[in-house]
Amino acid sequence: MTHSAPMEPRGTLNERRWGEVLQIASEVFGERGYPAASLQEIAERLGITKGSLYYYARTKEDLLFEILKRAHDYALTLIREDPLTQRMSPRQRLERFIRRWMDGLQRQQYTALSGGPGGSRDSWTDFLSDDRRSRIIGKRHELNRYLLDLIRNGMAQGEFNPQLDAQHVASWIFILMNDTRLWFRAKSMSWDYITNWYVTLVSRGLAPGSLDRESSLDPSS
Amino acid sequence: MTHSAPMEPRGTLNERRWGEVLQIASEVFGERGYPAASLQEIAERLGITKGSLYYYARTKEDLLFEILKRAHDYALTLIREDPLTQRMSPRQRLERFIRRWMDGLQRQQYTALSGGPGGSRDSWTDFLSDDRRSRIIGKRHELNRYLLDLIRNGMAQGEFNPQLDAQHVASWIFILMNDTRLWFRAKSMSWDYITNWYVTLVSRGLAPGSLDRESSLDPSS
Amino acid sequence: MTHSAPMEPRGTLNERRWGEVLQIASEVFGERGYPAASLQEIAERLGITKGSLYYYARTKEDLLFEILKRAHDYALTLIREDPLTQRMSPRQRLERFIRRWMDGLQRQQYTALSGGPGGSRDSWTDFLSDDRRSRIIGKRHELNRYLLDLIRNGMAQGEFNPQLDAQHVASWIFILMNDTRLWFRAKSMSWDYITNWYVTLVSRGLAPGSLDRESSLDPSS
Amino acid sequence: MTHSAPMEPRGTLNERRWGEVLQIASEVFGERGYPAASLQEIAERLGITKGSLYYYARTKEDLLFEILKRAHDYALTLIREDPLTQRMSPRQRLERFIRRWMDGLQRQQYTALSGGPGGSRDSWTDFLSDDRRSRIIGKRHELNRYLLDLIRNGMAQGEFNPQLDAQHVASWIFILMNDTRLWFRAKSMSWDYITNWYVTLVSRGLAPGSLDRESSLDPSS
DNA sequence: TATGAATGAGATTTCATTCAT
DNA sequence: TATGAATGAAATCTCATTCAT
Repeated sequence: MTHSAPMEPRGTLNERRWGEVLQIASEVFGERGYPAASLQEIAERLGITKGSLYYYARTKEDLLFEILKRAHDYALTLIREDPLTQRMSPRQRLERFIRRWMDGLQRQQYTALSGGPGGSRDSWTDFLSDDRRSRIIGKRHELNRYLLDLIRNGMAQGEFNPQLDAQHVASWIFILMNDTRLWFRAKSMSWDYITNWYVTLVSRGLAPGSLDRESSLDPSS
Repeated sequence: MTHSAPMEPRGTLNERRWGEVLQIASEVFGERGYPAASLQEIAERLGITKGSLYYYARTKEDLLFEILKRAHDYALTLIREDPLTQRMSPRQRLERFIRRWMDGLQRQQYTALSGGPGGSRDSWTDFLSDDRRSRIIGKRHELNRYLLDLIRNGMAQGEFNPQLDAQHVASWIFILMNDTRLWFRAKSMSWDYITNWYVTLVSRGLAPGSLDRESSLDPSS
Repeated sequence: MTHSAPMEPRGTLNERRWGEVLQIASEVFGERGYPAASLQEIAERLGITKGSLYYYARTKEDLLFEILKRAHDYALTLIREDPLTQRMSPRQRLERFIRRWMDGLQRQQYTALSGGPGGSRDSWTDFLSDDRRSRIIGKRHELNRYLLDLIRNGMAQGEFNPQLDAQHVASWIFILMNDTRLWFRAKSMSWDYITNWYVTLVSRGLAPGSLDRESSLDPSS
Repeated sequence: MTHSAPMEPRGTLNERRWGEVLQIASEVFGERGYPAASLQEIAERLGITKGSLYYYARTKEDLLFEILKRAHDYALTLIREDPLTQRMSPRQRLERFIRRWMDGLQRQQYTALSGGPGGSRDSWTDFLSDDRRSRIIGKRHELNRYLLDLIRNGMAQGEFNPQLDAQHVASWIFILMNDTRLWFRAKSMSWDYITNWYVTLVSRGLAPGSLDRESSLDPSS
């Protein structure tokens, strides 16, 4: 059809209800994965009918996009450093970033969907249109850039092991943190404990010193 | 008897072709996720029609189950230690396990589906019937048990930091390794390099010594 | 979604059945108009279920496009002149064209949908995607071009009234002929009779001589 | 009585606003066709919400019916002849009718919907209830009757070719005129020019004299 | 072994319509 | 007069599955 551009559904004007819709949708997406999540189930949990969802979002993809947009915009607020932090060493800034990110993960609303780069399987952006996907990917690049620069700085200043591949390390750190929600259950240990463990792990993992080599397994050694 | 009990897919008679089918299916499952993977696409890649696929597998779930079974059975071969290794210290056995597992990951056929516990999201077993799921989960427990025991031994013997939660560490190590396929591209670095980096990371991460605490951020320190 | 291009449904390989499907679809489109035509009704008339239509065409638009493509390709065969006709005067060629086109209209399969330019309301191409629409419009331009050139030639050679707007006349002639199917019922008069009447009408309408002017109504004249 | 009989839309109380609503509705119907026209779009163009539209019209069909009624009532004013015209010959009365109708077409408000018989496809009355449809069809018959009588008179008096089918000619003349809006663009030619061309065309087309026959194509002639 | 032709259940979309406020 | 929030029916689309050949 040649015809004119339709506007946003009116439901998005009521910010509170719109937020509830996105909240529920993100939960269902998180539990079932995007393709297996049904609008039927989202509608049921909201206490409305399938057709009524149309008042809020024209398509299933609209829901996903809006959730991802919000999650990423929120994530972008986590890479901003206060003036004090800006003056610290890369090692300290990295530690602070890990703590900010973990704290953000815990607080954020659309907690079910990963808000950062690295994306464990079922990478949500696969289900967006080209246009929308690149808008989200753009935000991811920005997040990645922050961590990448931090690590490179640390290497240049001798705080981090320069033998490592900076991009690889950055991806690993994001995955390490974001995957937490996939297995974390508050019973056996606290979020703070995990955060401390990550800080230690990253700190030790990036410390200068040569990598273990295959030869270390050599019985002759 | 004339009434037909559910029988094995007939395709299993031709082991070679059956293997090809599972290979292709695992690729499509890996690329799209289980719900979004269509039998149409699997058939197309095999060069046959949708209907023909039913000669090999009676349901879509059959394909998934068979792939998971094979992947886990293969994984179980990776936790067997040769006599030499059995006599080594936990630290050395852990290093050897990481190398065996990473080597296995690279070699295994159904490379797209995680063959171990830890299950980053889209946990494949979600899509199996209860019966089949518990058969796979059983194998997972066995894999997990191996690593868990190894880590506990190391802690008891003072090689690993006893402050850590052994189960958590075990899960983390599996996730660390299995997620590799999600981002690994052979261009920028070799599989061996990654393996060495994991060995180092795990080795340093588990080494005795207290965790970094929030107070380390205290500017007064 | 990023994913791969799906192929044509298999049903299109059976040319005979595929033709029947298009035939029925064109009838329903013709009777109801495109938006009001339901796949349900098309399927019913074919004696299959709604879902089965997918075996032949992936979308409703696919049906429309294929029908329009065929109707236009057929129409393009009608503007080809045999060697004898090519040597005739524009006036004679125009008469022959009208007879060929009217004959074609009567014979063509997807008779319900206009196969030429001019398009009375509910212009079918409105319902196609941009890409497909321009492919059909391209064929329309070719048809239009033929008649336009014919008329201009006739004007240049003094056979037709040069005061007329050639494009307007061409559109009018196409509409005149294509609209026939909208009201023609074989009872009261024959297709041949209509054809003769059109030939006469066009012939007299294009003949040189000044147009009637408002002043002709002036009682003083 | 407490049970509510179907009543006129309340909006009819404010005649001005009601007219605007019908105006916009007729535009949207004209652009999209009745089934594809959405109340959403009509409401948007009116600057109100979908729900508000129901203050004016209780159903979508109400809008269509009211528009058709007005368009036909207006058309009926165009077949009234002033005393001077009544005394003219059929040929002159026909010319005057064409000029009145074309003038009316240009002036009328609900310009998008054909206000006369002959109905090029997507015949609007198809979408009305039986009752309403016959009310509109009644008006159409009256319009048709006027032109039919005029033509028959002319034939009886030897001004028009008696070989022609009067009803067919009447339909053709209505279609000729009403279709104008489907392709008319003010750029390349004026409405007056078109009108003159129609007068000429009809005048020549109806003039006595035998129709062209197939034999005229005979090369031997 | 394989295919062609179909089914039917469920998913997403669309939209005229309702109604309390 | 108008709106916001819904509904429900019907339409399109998707796809695992069946089965005669």
